[in-house]
Amino acid sequence: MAITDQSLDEAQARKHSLNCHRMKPALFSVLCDIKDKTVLSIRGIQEEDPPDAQLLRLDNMLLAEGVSGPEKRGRGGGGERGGGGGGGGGGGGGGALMAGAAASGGCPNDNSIEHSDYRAKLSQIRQIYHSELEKYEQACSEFTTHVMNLLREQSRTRPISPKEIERMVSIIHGKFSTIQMQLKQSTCEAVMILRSRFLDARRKRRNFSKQATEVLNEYFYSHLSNPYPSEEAKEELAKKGGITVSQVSNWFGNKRIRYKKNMGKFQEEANIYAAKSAVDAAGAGAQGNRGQSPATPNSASSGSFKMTSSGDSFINLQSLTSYQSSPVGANVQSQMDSLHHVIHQTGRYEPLVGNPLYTTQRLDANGSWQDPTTPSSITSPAGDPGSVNSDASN
DNA sequence: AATAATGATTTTTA
DNA sequence: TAAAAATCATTATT
Repeated sequence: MAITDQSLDEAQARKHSLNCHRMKPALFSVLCDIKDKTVLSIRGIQEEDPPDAQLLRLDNMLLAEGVSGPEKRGRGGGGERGGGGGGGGGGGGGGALMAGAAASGGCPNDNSIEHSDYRAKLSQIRQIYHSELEKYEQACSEFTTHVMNLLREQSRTRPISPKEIERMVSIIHGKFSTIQMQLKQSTCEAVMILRSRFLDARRKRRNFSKQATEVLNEYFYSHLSNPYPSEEAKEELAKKGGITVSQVSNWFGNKRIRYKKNMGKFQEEANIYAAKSAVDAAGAGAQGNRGQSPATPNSASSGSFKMTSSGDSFINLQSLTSYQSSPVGANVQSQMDSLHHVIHQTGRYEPLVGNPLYTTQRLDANGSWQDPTTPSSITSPAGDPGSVNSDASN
């Protein structure tokens, strides 16, 4: 359409002449009446929007995730902000370096270092979200006032009821709110991705504290015959070690399988922790202790793992011998030596199913950790390490 | 840089 | 369904 200035002027002139017509008020009121009726009939056809369920969910999630809720320099909370100038985004990224706590008697900690990174990203998202939101709102109100002005202007030449204006406004708001919903949705997605990226423990794995491994190992080796802590026991361990119950479960799962897979590797550890334990209710059999060590390697050892073949036990011993060089205490070293010796004495390795020497386990024909009742006290040369504290992890 | 440890997850199994 | 076994992904160590 080619609208020239001239035609515009012409229209303006006509308008003016209409306005000045003496019949105008009367005609106008008639028009208004007609309009009212038609509007009434139009009404009710389209009522409120159904797609609110999802928006609610999105809102809830954003709130729960702390994106829309208050945090540090919180901006206005939920609800409409009045007009007003768009503000700048708040604060620069404060990569607050949480001092990494560690060690000393450490128990709980965690949740700080991992989170600092996470939070930085999250606040970045929040910032974008808010600035976009604000932009939309501003545009919305601008547009609304613009339209209202137009309508007001037109209301001089044609009847426009306040209802109609209201409706117009609500339509505009509706349009903008769908845009906002899209924004919210993509924000949600971003947050989800962020979560899976950073909070996924698998990615940001922290080794357990010394305390935790201590507690866990203690239990494991003092219940070697049946290293399956009950739910209660797990809770106890979790509490003591400052970790969760499922972490305890994971740990035991890993430990069992790895211990079984290569017992030799865990030998020294076994000795260390066996020396500390006490609780194994079982026998508490009074063996002749030669004074010295704080405790003898506890009798608990028996049970058996499911080895695929008896040959495996041989492998265990082999690996055992190769572990002499490990940096433990001299005591252990000497034990290793004696073991080594014995092995040589034995000449060729017999299937040691019945004679595991220093291994704490006996191998069952097909056994799993069977029941704790197996006596097996064939173990341990007397010498006990006082206590060595080389610890894996951390 | 290479490799061992290790916590967690996924798949298989009984 | 819990545990075993396999596997993944990160951290520690050499």
